[in-house]
Amino acid sequence: MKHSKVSNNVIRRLPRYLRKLDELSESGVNRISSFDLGQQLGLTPSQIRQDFSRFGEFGQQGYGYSVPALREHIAGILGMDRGYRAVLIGVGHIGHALIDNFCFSDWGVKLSAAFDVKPELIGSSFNGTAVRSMDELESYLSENPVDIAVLTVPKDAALPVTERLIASGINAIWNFTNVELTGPDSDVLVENIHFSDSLLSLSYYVSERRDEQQADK
Amino acid sequence: MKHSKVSNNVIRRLPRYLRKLDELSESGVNRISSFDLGQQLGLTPSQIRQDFSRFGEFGQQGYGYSVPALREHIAGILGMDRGYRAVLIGVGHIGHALIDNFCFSDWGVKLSAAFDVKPELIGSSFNGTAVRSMDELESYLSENPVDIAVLTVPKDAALPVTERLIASGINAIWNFTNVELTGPDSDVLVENIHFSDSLLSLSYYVSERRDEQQADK
DNA sequence: TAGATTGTTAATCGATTAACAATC
DNA sequence: TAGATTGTTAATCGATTAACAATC
Repeated sequence: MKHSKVSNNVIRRLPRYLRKLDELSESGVNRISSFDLGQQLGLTPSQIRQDFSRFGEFGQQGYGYSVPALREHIAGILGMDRGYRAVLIGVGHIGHALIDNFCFSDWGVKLSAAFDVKPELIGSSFNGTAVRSMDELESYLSENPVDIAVLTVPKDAALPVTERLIASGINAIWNFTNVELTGPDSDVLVENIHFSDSLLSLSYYVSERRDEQQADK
Repeated sequence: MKHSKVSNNVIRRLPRYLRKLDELSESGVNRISSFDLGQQLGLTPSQIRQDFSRFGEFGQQGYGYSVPALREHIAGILGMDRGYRAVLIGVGHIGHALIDNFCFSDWGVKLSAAFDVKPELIGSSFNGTAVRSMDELESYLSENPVDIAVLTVPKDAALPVTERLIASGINAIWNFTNVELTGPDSDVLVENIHFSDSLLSLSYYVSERRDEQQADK
């Protein structure tokens, strides 16, 4: 399968398609046209057909797309069937919330261990995931296959921990610290969850709307 | 101030500029050129100048931009000085983590109340924010100015609670439930934090890289 | 078969980049 | 002043939309 680099915009839409298809499945819909799917997601039918055709021919003329089949295609494109393994670093509030509430396995990822520095946490287990000492990080990573590191440490620890992860051969980080990890020398993949960026965007749009309403008067 | 709709791409970059400028301030840098800023953010100088000039003339030829002045301009554009007020609905793991750890005030937002259904939580207070009963939601919203609702309820509660919020006149929701709120009739502003979408994008890029490495052999 | 809907090519639109005169 | 760097216009590039022949 050789396709010249798919654009980031397309990649960001794929998980939305997946969620919508799961939702459709649950409601017992098992066939959908690009027109209807577009309606439900606020996208044009053209765009949807372009997006899918980037990866293959998943539809059928005159019929549309099979919901379950399309779902599996997209799951495969996203790597959900590759059995990726993750570890989580930093069992604070957000780390704890992820371990307890975020269903990694729903998205094809196995959370195999968590790490923290706090002695009172080490040895305990949450939702089936054991917390180990940060001292064991390197040895654990050398002995177990880990594809993704979930970074939920405090701001100050973000860069030093990242160094250690990279040194241990990790090449994908799911970053919840509000620190810019992107840019450094290494070619590690970084995916950021920046709460503040998200809130500020919302704040902008609220302001824009207020200004419009003000202007209308 | 009349500017024909600024594109979403630009808006999404503004919070990144803000963070970088704060970081520069802390390191004692108080002047920067579009060239250097571009280097640090992985953007072209052109793009940076285009982005800023969308909102005014913040720089000075031959000199560059004053870090603190530019920071204040961007903060203003994002509405950080408007004193927006927020309430949080659903004090589960993620809601609790936000109350305790996310510094709303750093981004110009005041978290004025939290709501939950659990009797054992009602009346308690976290990090200065009191938890009220969901029964009080409507009366609270009618008596207090609230601009943003932070939605951290379980999946099942997402839609019914959203209905109630909209009925009470809320027109901005910061959505942490993995439910698609966008699209319905109402013109409420929705900003999503979709953990799963983010993880799946990362999973895609990991897969892409593996495939490339495979192909190289 | 006739109607519907795909996959894909061509046209449009918008965003990014390059270039440069203005000017601090 | 001379050098540096902006703000902005023009050129390029890429992404979205439209159109339509292919076909189920």
